[in-house]
Amino acid sequence: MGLGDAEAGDTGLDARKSAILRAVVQQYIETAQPVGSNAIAKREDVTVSSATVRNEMHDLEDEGYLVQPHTSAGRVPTEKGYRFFVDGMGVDAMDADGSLNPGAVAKVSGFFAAAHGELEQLLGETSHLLSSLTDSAAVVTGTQTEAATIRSVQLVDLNATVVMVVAVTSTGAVLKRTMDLPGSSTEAGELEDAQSLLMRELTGSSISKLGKTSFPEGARGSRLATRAVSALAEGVAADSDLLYVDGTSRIAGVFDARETLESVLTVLEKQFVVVGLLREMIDGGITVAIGSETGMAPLSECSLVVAPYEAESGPAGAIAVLGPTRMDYTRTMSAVAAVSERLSRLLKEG
Amino acid sequence: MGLGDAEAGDTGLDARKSAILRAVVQQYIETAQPVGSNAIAKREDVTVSSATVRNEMHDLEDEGYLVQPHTSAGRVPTEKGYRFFVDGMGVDAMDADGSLNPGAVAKVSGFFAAAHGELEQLLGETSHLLSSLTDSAAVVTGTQTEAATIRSVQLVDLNATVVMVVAVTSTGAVLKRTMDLPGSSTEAGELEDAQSLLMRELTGSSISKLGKTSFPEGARGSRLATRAVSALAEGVAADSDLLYVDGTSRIAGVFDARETLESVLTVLEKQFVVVGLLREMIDGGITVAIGSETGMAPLSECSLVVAPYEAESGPAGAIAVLGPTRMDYTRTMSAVAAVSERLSRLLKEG
DNA sequence: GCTTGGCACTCGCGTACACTGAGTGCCAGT
DNA sequence: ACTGGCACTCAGTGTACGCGAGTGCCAAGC
Repeated sequence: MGLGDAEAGDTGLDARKSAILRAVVQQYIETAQPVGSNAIAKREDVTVSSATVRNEMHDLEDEGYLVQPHTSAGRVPTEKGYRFFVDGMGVDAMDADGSLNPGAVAKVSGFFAAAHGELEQLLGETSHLLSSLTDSAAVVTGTQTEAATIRSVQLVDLNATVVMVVAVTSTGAVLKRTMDLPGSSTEAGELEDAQSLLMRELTGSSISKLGKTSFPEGARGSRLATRAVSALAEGVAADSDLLYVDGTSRIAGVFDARETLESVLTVLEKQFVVVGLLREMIDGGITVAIGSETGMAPLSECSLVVAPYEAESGPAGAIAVLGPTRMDYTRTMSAVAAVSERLSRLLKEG
Repeated sequence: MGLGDAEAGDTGLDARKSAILRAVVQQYIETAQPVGSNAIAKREDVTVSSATVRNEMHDLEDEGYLVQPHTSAGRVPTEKGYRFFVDGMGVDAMDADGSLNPGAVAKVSGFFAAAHGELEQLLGETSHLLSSLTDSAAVVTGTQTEAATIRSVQLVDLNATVVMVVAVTSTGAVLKRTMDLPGSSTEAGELEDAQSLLMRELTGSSISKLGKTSFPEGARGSRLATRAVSALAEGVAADSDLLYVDGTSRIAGVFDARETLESVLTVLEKQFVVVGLLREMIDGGITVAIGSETGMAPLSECSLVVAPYEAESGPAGAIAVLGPTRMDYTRTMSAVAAVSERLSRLLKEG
C-alpha cells in the first residue's frame, strides 16, 4: 500500500496524514521510543519537511491518533492510532506466508510435516510454535468437540464405587469423566449392559446431540447409561475450556510497570476467561483487539491477534498471540494466519 | 524452638550464633531488607546488645552464613544461611497442619472434600490450591503410571489410516496415542482381533510390563497389537512428563532484576526439565533446594520445596512450590506437606 | 495557500555535589 | 566477655544545572 491510495476508510485522514501516522506507528513499534517529527521527515516515504510533519502530527494528536508523553517529547500512538494502522494494513501484507520471512515459513512447514501423535500434544506444541514465531505469548484453545461425532464409548470400573466413562471422538479427542456410584449400584452385568446401550445409541452420533439421548425405560443398565451421558456432557465442556499457553516468558520484559505483567499473567492463568474472550472474538477471519478493545482492564496494554482453526467437523477452536500494544502486527498477523491455516489443514487431514 | 536448645547439628555454631542467624533469616524473610544489628538486638528472643550482635554477625559473615550488600548496610543470608535455617527448623514446625493457619487448613480440607472428576483436572486444581496457599508458583507433575495396572485397552479407528489406542489405568489415568497405518493394513476384522488380544493380554497387568508383552506369532491382529503396545509405551512417557504449573503471576513481583523473572518463566515452560528436576529431588519426604542447590543457573535466586505424592500403586509424582530464596519456608513447607499428604490420601481412596 | 526555515521555549534526563542516616568495626572501659 | 561510644563508610535522596531532543508558531518563500 503506497502513499497514493491511502485514503483508507472514511476516517477523514488525507493521504499524507495517514502516511505519517503509519510511519509513526511503524517507527514506534520498532524503537519503542516516542517518535519525533525529524525521524519521520527523514524517512524515504515522506517527502515533506519536519515542520510540516509537526503540523500534521499536531492535527493527528487533536484527532486522537497520537499522544505526547510530555511536552518536549515525540509522539506515541493511541489505541485509535494502532487501530488505524491495523485496519490499513493491506490484506496482502499478512496473507498466506507472504510477509513471513523464509525461515519462519520453513519452521511452520517443518512443524506441521513432523506433527503426529496426540491432539492435545499437538495443540500444546502449536502454541509453542506460535510463540517462538512471534516472540510473544501464544494461546491455543482446546478443540470444540460439539460438532464431532462419537466413535467409541466405554465404561471402565476403577474400583468398587468409581466408574469411568471414556469416549473417543472423530477429531481424536478423548473425553473422560469419572462417576461415583456409591453403594450397591453396580449389579453384575449392569456395566456391560450400559456399555452396549451406549455404544449402540451414541456411536456415530454428534456430540451436540448428547443432551437429547435417551434410553429405553426398562432396559437393564439404562440408568447407568443415562448417568454416563451426562458425565460425558460435563467432559465436553471441560475439554473445550482447555487452554494451552506458552511463551509467557517472552512478554516478561516488555512492560515497564511490574504490576502490568503481574495482572497479565493472572489473566492467562484464568483459562476459562481467556477461552471465553477468544470465543467471542472469532468471526471467521483473523481479528485484532487492541488494548481496551479486549474488554479486559488488565489487558489494556496488550493486543490480541486471534484466528480460528477448523477440523473436519467444522470450527474447532482458536489460536491467538498476546503481546504488547506495540507489537509487530504485520509479523504477528502473518504468523497467526499461517499457523491457523496449516493447523486447520492438518486437522482436516489434508 | 527456644534459644537454649539451639545447638542444631554440629555446624560449629554455638547457641547464640545460631539464634542470631535464625533471627536474621526470619527478619529478612519478613522485610526483604538487609537486617542490621539493632533490629536483631531489639528482638525479645535476643538479650544481648547490638554491639555483641555485630560481633557475632561479623563472625557469621566470615563463616559464610551472611553477606553485606555493601559496607554500610545490614546483612542478608547466603544460601548457606538459608540452609542452616531450614535444617534447623524443627520438624514440628511444619509437620501436619501444625503451623498452617486455620484458614489454610480449612481451605485444604474443603478442597479435597469437594474434589471429584478427572485426575488431570484434579492435579491442575491442586497446583492452583498450592499456589494460593503459599503465594508462590506451584507445580504438580503428572502421575507416574508405571506401577499402575491396566484396566482397559481399546482400539478406535478415526479414519481410513489412523487408529487410536486408548488405555485406562487403575489410577484413573487415560493413556492415548494415535497410530498411522498407511495403506492396506487394516483388514476387516483385524482391529477387533487385535483389540481382543490386547484386552486379554494387558488387562490387569502392570504398565511397567508393557515392554515385555508379546503376542502369539501367527495370530490375526498380533502385528497391530504389537504396534499398539509400543504406541502405548510412548503414551506412558508423555503422560508422566506432564506438568501442571500455576501461580506464576505470584512470583512476577518478587525479583528485582527483570531478566531473572524471564529466565525463571523460561524454565517453567520447559516442562520436561522441571519434571526431571523434581524427580531427582524426591527422597521420600519433603525436600528443599535453595538457590544453586537446584542445579539450575536460572533458578539461582529461587528455592524449591518438593514433596512426593502417592497413589494406590505406589509413588505417583511430586508437588512443589517455587519461590524466591527468601520465601517463607515455614509456611511453604507446611502447605506442601499438608497438600501432599491429603492428595495421597485421596488418591489412595482413603 | 500550502510549505518551510528559523527561533524561542519546554522539559525530561543525566551529571555533579552535598547531606543524611543507617549501619559497621573497633577500642577502651567495666 | 560484654557493652557503650565513636569514627568511618557509603547508599540513597534532594537540589541545582546544563544539555539536547522536540515542539509550536511565525514570517518568508514558492
